[in-house]
Amino acid sequence: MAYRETPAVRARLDAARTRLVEEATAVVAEVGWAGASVGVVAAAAGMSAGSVYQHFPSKSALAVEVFRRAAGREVEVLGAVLGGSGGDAATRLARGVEVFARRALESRGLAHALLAAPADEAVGTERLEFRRRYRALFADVVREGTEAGLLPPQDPEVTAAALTGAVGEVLVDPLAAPGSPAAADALLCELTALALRCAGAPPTRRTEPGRRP
Amino acid sequence: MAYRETPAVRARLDAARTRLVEEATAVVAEVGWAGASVGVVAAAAGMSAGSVYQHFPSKSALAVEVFRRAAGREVEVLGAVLGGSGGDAATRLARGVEVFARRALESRGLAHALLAAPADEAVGTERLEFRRRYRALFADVVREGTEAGLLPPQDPEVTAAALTGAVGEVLVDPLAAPGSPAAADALLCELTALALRCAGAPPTRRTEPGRRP
DNA sequence: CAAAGGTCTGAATGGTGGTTCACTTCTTTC
DNA sequence: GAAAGAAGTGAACCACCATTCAGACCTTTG
Repeated sequence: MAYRETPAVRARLDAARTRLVEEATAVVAEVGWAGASVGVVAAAAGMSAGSVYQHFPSKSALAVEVFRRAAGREVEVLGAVLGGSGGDAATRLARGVEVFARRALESRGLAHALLAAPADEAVGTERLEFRRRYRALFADVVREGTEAGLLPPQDPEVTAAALTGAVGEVLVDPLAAPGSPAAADALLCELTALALRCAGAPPTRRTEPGRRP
Repeated sequence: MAYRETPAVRARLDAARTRLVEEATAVVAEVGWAGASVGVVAAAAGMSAGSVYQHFPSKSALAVEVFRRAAGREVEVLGAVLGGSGGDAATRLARGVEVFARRALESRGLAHALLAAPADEAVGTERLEFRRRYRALFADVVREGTEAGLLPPQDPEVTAAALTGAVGEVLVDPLAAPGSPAAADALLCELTALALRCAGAPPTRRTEPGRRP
């Protein structure tokens, strides 16, 4: 025996793998799944096409990891807002939609990749799961609201699906690209108001979503 | 000179072209855009792969025509319901959503192809336009409602986008496949109620969507 | 430093599927 | 029926990637 993996080597490999995933994410956000060939992604990460296969068994596996990382972060953030203790169900719902939308607006490319861009089958499956989780988060809050009598009776799953669909639709359409920060704020405002109406929350005046105290 | 196209020939050619488009639509509804290769589609239409190119300059062009035909029909139907004279804006809105959703439920494959299935770039562009038209139809009704004071102030475009997104999201997810006709009716009911809440219509009791007098 | 066992490369391989084209098979006209 | 043109065919062509692999290059150990 004359060679064993040393911590330094392990670290270098891990770093390379991480870099690969990160650069692949950037490429996907930029040009979509279709344009992210193994060659392009490898070049972006500063390695050869062949080397990709030392980190992942296939392009699909890499794509799935890229998706999971990015989507997982989003679910986590949304979960924290919706599940937190910042006000009643309706308030958290509004804040959740705002966060969802704001993050998507801030990186439209990634949002598009996660929500809508054509992708291969493996990523498509992953996407369904992702939407399901998003929906479950929204549905929980809606359910809480109806049980507390704050929201009218409704199927929480349908409402939750509508919320993700609505935000996705508004954001993904290139027409909806707000030119100015003010326009973005207005859009967020409309979206939160819409979300509250969707869930049937009574139309009271609420804090402006974009305001910072 | 010794040959000129005769009406009979023209008719045969047109019929072949129509058949090609129709069969291609069926194939796409069945297996999605990805699975609809030129060979498969040609076989379904009873012609050879080469013959497809006598009717269309490229596969993309055929795909676009398939999309336009199917989507155009949907837009037309929805437009008739929303723009018709059957009640106030809110009622027509609810009926429009119901029609949209019912038709999608009745041919899920096609709905999926039109709304969500991965497609090549040309079809993707067409899809954006299609959604835009859908949105414009809904937006008009919402605008009418707000101007009549029936609906609260809101950005009609955002509400309209939400409606298409919501219906799409609910319908396209395989989980939402209703097993029984009763479940489908319940889903439609939830959807119309949701749509009315989305637009901010006052929560009065309305006619059951599925009822026939 | 030499041996052993990695990592890394990039050209070759292979599968897929749109597109073309030389050829066959009609249709029409004279 | 023969010539003039289409229409129709399907095998061959080609572009495009994902994937592999033989060899080059590194790192570690004794």
